[in-house]
Formats: sequence, C-alpha cells, structure tokens
Amino acid sequence: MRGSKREAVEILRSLMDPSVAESLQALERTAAWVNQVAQMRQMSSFQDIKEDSMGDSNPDRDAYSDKDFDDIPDSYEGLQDFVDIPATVQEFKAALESSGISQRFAAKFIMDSTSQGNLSFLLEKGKSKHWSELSCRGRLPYIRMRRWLDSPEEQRITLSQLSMTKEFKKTGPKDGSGRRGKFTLFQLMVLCRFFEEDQNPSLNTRMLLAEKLLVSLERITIWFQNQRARGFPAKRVLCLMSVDRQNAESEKAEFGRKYKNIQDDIQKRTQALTGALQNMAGTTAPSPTLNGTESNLSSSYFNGLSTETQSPSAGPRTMDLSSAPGSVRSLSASPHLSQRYKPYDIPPVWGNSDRYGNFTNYLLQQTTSSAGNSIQNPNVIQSDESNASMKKELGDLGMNLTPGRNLPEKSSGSTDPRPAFLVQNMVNSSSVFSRPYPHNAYQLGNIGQNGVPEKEGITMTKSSDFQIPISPAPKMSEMEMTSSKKQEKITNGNVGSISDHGDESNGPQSLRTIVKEEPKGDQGHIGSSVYNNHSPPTNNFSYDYPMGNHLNGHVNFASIKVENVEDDVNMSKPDRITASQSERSGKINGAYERAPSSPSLTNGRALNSELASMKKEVDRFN
DNA sequence: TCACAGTCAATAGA
DNA sequence: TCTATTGACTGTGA
Repeated sequence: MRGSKREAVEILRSLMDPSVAESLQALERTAAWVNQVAQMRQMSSFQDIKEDSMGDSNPDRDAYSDKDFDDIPDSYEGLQDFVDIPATVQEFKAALESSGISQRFAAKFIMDSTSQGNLSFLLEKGKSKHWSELSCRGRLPYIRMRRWLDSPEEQRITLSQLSMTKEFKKTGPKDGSGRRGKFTLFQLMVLCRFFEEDQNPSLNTRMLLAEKLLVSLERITIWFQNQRARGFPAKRVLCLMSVDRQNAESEKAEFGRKYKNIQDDIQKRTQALTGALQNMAGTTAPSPTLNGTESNLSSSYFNGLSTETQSPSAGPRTMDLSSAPGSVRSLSASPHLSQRYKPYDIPPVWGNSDRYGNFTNYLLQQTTSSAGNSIQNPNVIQSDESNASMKKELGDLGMNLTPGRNLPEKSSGSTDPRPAFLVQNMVNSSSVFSRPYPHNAYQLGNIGQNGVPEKEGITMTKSSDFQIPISPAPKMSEMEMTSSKKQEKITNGNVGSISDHGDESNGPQSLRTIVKEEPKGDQGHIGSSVYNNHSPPTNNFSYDYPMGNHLNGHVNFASIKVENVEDDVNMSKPDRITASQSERSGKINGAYERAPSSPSLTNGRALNSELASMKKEVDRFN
C-alpha cells in the first residue's frame, strides 16, 4: 500500500511544473516534521518513541535499517529518510550565513529558544553525528533545522523577525549569577593525568582529588562527566604543551581555528629559541668533540629501555603510545566507546611504549596490591616480588636508586591507594607539563633523595625538516644563565659550564653542552642539568623531544616550574623577558613573549596569575 | 545514587 | 559582537 501511494505521488509530481513540485515536496516534508515533533512532545518520555516509531537510538547500531523505516507510522509518510545530520548542519550553517542570521538569533527564533552556546555545540557535534547515534531528544534540534531548511515559509517568517527585532541586538549577561568557576592550570593538569589513567575514577579517587585540589567533589565529578561526554577536550592542555608534531597535526584537524593559536604559539617560540640559540652561538667559544657528548646520550638511562643511541643528525622521533597498555586509546573497548572517545595520542612523556607499559603495569600493581594501606613512593622500587622486572630493568640500566620515603597513608583508610599514588606521581613527574622548554631529557648522575636526578641532560637536535615544536615558552632564567659570562668561567662538565662540541659537517658550535644547576626545590634538593644543544647552521631546526623521559617522576615538578613562575611573576610587563635579557640580546626583544597556548591562557596577566596560584598549589603538594 | 545525554549560560578569543 | 568552549545544571533510567 505504501509503495503504491508513493508511486501515485511521484506520478503526480512528474506532471507538475518543477518549481511547484519542489514547493509541494518541501511543504510535505515540513508538515511531516511538524507532525513528528508534535507527536514526540506528546510522549511522556522521549525515550518511549524509539520503541514505537523512530528506530532505536542504540549508538552501537551503525546504520539506519529498513526495519526502522517500516516502523515509522503512516503519519510520517512524508519522511523519506532519517535526517542526514552532517548535511543538515552544513546547510543550516550556510543558510544562516547567507541570510546574515547570527547563532544567537537562530537559537532563539529558529531553534525554539535554545541558547547560542548550545546551537554552536549542536552545529559542531552534528558534523560527525549519525541519526542512529542520537536519542529522540537529541534528534529534535536537528529535526528543527531540517524543518526550517525545508520550509520557505518558515524562512520568510524568520527573516521578517530578524528585521523587526532590533532590540534583540542588545546583549549582556543575564543575571550575573557567576555560577561557574574555572579550574586552574595546575588543577587541569592533575585532572588530565587522572583522566588518562582512568576515565571513571572511583569515588575515593574523586574525593582525594577534591581534597588535594581544593575543589568540591561535585565539580570533580562533573568535570569527569564532561570529559567523557565530550571526548576529553581538556587534552588540549596536554597537546599544547607537548612538542609532538603528530599531535600538532591532529590538533589542527580537530580544533580547527584554534590551530591558528597554536601556530602563532609555535612561531613565536621557535623564533625565540632560534634567536636565543644564534645568540648563544655567537658569544661562546667553540670547543671539543661531538663524541664525548654522544656517549652521554647513548649511555643515557632516559633514552629508553633499548641501548639505542640518539644521533644528533637524526630527525625528530616520536613514540606512538596510543596503543601502549594503559593508554587512553587502549581503553576503547567497544565501538560505542571508540566513537565517543576520540583517539588520543598521549604526548611522548613516557619515553617509549615499553617504558610506558611497564610504568602503567607498575602503577596497576601498586593500585591493585592488597598488601596493606601503605602507599609507596613511586620513585622507589619496592622489595615486592611483583616489581622484580622493574627492578631488573632499572638495575640493567645502572639506575642507582636511593631509598625514598613512603607516601603518607590515606587517612580515611581507603582501600584504593591509587589516588594518592597518582597525585604524588603527578607532582613529581617530569611530564610535558613541567617542562618549560622543549628538550630531550635524560638522566645523568644519581637520583637524589627526593627522587630528583642530580643531573639531567637535554638535547635539541637539528633537522632538515622544519618541525613544529609545541612547547611551553623557553625558561627565562635559563636564557639568562646561558648567556651569562660567569657561566663560561666554570669548568666544563661542572654545574654552570657551557661547552661546544662541533662536528665537521655542522661546524664547531653544532653541539653545545650546558650544565645547569637546578633551583632549590622545596625539599632542599640541589641538582644540575646538562643541556646539549645542536646549534643549527640555519634557522630551521627542530627539537627532538623527548626520546626518553623520567620514568616515574624523577624530576621535581616544583623545582622547575616554580622557578619559571617566579620569573614570570617578577617581570615588569606580563609575558616579557626581563629587561636585562632584552639588553643582552638586543635583537630578540619581545621574542620571548609567551604566546597564547590555549584560550584560557592567552591573557598574559591571567597566565601569570594562574602560574602564581599554581606555585602555591604545587607547594601544597610537596 | 550514579552516569549519561542534552542543555544553559558564563566567558574567552577573534 | 560574533562564535566556541566549558563549568554547571536538568531530566532520565538503571
């Protein structure tokens, strides 16, 4: 019956004038949408509809089927198909643009008084949403869009409303209730790290986070809910602070216009570093050989589990940790989840995948261990048999671990030691967060009492390809130190020394080693770092970051970041290097401006304020 | 009580 | 002033 009716309609249409037929078709579709929406509203629950007429809303269902179509009652005869949401969204956007209709207006007058923000969200979400993925409630806004697009009459009404509603122009906050707070950068970092580990943290975990971050449990819970629902948008914080090109590319694809911010950021920071390195190259005497430093690299613990060496001429390398045990990607167990949680390449902060896997296993062992409530310092290898492989690994690498302290027991007698463990790890971790500049870090010397290596090496390698280093800005005090005359007086190899080791192809200054003293941490640690810079002959170079990194927090977060905070806070102008640095360099004035790294961090004053508060938060953790 | 889908609306950036 | 982001909220079902 249904088929013959359709045939008749088609025959009638074929006899009509094309424009009339088109209008009629549009009217029919509009009527169908109106009818459908009206019926949906009459339902006591939108969810009921899926059982009756709309097909199911099971996201696991990957396509619209004939069954779904057959289930649609005759009253929906005008419905030729489900709404093609991406196409509808595209058309709707184009229509708004061509008609000069703002999202705000459209939200109010077309979308049945929804909010502008929601419309924006719907338009973005709709780009990749299939009809079958949405509940009936979720379909409504797209039906409205489709209905409006199919209805010239509705469009005319809208345009007349647009011309009449001048007063609609006035904007402004509605009630100024100020209900929303804002997470600090540090809070976000911690939350992100936890999210990486567990997208559904237990109540204990959330309580601990709330306690440690001085945030209500509700806010923590909601944050995790939002991240789960939105595909971990906060990963931006991670990606923006990494220097992984692949992440940068994915950022570009994923965040659209935001990529421009990132590009600007990259450009500014690259210029800054280029200028700084050129400046260094021009003021320091050449010296020794490349081999000596390379041997440091090859023997480096932090180059990973293998004995691979890192040639300064090698191009940048990144580790794909996305499939590593414990990575977020690996958590996507079902098609449903993999659809909702976009793949996220963890910044290569853990060295290679083996190392990451080992570390994750180690974490899990700690978490699931039933042995008492004592939470062990992750920096210290325990006598537990389950950690034997880790011990062996560290032993093979000549890792000389000093005894560490146990983390405090959880006062509530929680059975889940993981939260405290992770918090401590986060704080101690030398992750991308704690790195104020791009580098390739590896350990030199022993691990100090508080888990901080006495020395660490950092390399920057040149590459023929221009790579995108997305990284935090260069550390101000670092730049001061490297250009300071007094540093040159210090014997090579000692803290504070600068030495150049050239090679034949790239010239005498193509490799530079700077041994730097770490600032005093809150726990009284004094360490040093060695920075090896393969100074490029041209402006085009990249940062090979990081082949290896600190296994589980061997560099004190506070000892690095806090210093940077103070540098920033002490600056007379926000986001600028100190005057003395400007004077010395002359030509790099302004080059060290901290470029915007994320929307919430673009404001210099806000950033400084954020960093200052972060210092306090970090202090509290230690 | 919790998680989730959807939404509101404050806010930041262009 | 626009849109995009995101903290917070509502309604719902298990």
